Amino acid sequence: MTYTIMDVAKRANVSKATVSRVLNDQGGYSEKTKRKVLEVIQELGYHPSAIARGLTNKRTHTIGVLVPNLTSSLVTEFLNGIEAVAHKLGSSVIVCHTESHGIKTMMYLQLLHEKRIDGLILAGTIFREEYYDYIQRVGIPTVLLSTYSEYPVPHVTADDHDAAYTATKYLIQKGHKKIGMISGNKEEWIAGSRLPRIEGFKDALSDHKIAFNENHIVYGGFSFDDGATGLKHLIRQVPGLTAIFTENDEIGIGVLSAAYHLGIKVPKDISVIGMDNINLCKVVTPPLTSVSLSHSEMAEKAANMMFEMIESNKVVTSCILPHEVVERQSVRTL
Amino acid sequence: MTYTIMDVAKRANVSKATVSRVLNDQGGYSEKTKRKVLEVIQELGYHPSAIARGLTNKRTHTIGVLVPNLTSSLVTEFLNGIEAVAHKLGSSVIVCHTESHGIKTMMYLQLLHEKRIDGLILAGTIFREEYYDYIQRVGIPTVLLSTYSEYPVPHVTADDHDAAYTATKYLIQKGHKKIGMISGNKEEWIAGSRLPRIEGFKDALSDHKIAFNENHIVYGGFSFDDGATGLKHLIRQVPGLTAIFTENDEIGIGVLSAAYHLGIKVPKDISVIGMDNINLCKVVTPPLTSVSLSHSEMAEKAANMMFEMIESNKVVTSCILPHEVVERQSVRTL
DNA sequence: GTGAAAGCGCTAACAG
DNA sequence: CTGTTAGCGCTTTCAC
Repeated sequence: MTYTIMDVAKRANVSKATVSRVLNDQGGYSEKTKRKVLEVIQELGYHPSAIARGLTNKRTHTIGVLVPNLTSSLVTEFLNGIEAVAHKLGSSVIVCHTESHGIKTMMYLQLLHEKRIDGLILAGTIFREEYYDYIQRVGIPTVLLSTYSEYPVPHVTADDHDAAYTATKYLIQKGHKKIGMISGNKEEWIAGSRLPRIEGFKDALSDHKIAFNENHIVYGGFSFDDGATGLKHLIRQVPGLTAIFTENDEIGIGVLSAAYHLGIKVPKDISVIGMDNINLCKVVTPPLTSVSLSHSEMAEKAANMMFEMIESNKVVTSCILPHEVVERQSVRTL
Repeated sequence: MTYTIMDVAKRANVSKATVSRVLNDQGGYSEKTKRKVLEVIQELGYHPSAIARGLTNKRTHTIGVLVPNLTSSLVTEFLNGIEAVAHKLGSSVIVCHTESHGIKTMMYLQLLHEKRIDGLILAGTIFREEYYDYIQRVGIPTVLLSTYSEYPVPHVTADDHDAAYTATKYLIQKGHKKIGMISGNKEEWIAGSRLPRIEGFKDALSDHKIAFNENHIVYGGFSFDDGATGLKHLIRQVPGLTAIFTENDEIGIGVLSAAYHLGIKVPKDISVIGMDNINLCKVVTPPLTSVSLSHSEMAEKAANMMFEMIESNKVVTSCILPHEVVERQSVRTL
């Protein structure tokens, strides 16, 4: 049996209104009635229905988070950060994993709107026009996290071009000249940030007068396995290769693993630097040097921005978070 | 602007009731009005409020999931499985991470109850009496996932004793005699399953006439770092150690990592077998042999059970899922 | 086939 | 200080 405000009211010999008042600390009642009401609430184990409240208040204290998957460490770190600030601010989060699937994403958007979420965070997805239209139309305060967009929606991202440039430059400064890159494919998530990373790589090369050849880059997916196959392609394609920059750490770790199986020593034979600095980096063998994009920070920032939008009801300004290379043991000085 | 059923009704020159009927495919209207209503809905981009619906229907199509953290692979795999079946069955999931914190857990339980979730899954937490009391009192259909409990709540788990026995026996059959175990501490999550795992380890040893000494087991936490420190303790405590069984894969991977730093070769110098068979196992170096507890399957099973409880309104029977050892390259035959 | 009206549990004026 | 009343957006009898 779950009680209603009416049950409490009757039992305390007051009106619903009074119960509501003490429930919300609004004042306008005597200490005595307050005590009585609280007592009855305790006694009954009464908890107000957030559903009913939501109906009147137009505020559900629930936010939605759309992620492409649930198993990548990156997403996991995002979720962690978001959930933390949401909880601190008294909201719950509904997670939806879209599998980077357009139709599924639209369905989730509708679903979340039907549930009347207060706000939305889109993480690591490509932001399509239809999403923008929908969000715009129903007016959900939204912020994009690590998601590139051509549409005017606030976002928090890293400067991908710059980060890739930094990673590549780091390799160069360590004396490497034959450097390859393993990138994700064109359609995948984090999409849009793909180009900048590649450009950053190329720019660092050219700024340091290192010749670039298209076959220094190999395209695949964003997973461990792609790192493995990427490595194989790369060593075949570029003779004398000494270092690899991978678009993310998952790929980098895949490279580490494949290298082990192929009898290639890291960093002795080949150096690798990843990107994202996920938790795993420090636990793989050898620990993976990576460019840190401080994801938890990004996620928290995004969440805070979203709540600000909810409160103030106006758009906030996007921000780009800094990065740094975290040196571990997968890069050797030549 | 977000429209209500009334807007649709007016615009279609029918009553709310009729709109509601076509919305729910209830029949009792002409083809013509149906068409008209649908047309207006389309036109307005109307989406019914799940909040209002929830209020009348006493069904929110939202479930809650309580997990101890958000970053362990195990939890991630659970979430993944749960979200998948929930979505297939038309429900959303609110995730809450309790940090194995009793107070926080109770707060979340209350919060979720206030949100009037249809059902609840508790994953990888120790199930305390106060949780049981609360759940019982407010009557949320609940199932425990990989959580030990003395209370009559349906659960899906692995047979921890058996799995630990299997892992240990595997090591023995590979010719190992000096076997250590790294276990989590007493109070942590997955708690309750800790004892069975230790007992399984001991039983396998004694069944194969291998002497057991208390210092063959070292206790710590459940993370990478604990594996590292565990290894150091173990090699000091038991001379001639050739193999280690770790209570979970995270610990096992920590051992791998620490071994690398200490110049200990796996599996040449020392063999290690983990438990859980998380995704990471196959990507670390060397790939970690592990006892598979098929978590996604467990999660899906748990979710299905929960929905069954919601539908049928009666408790379902618990189940214990099988396991198997997944051979990779971290164990050597002596 | 369709509409009117009551009610889900709560909050927010508006009166006293 | 406290109660009455009118919604919030939807579903569901019960009539017509």
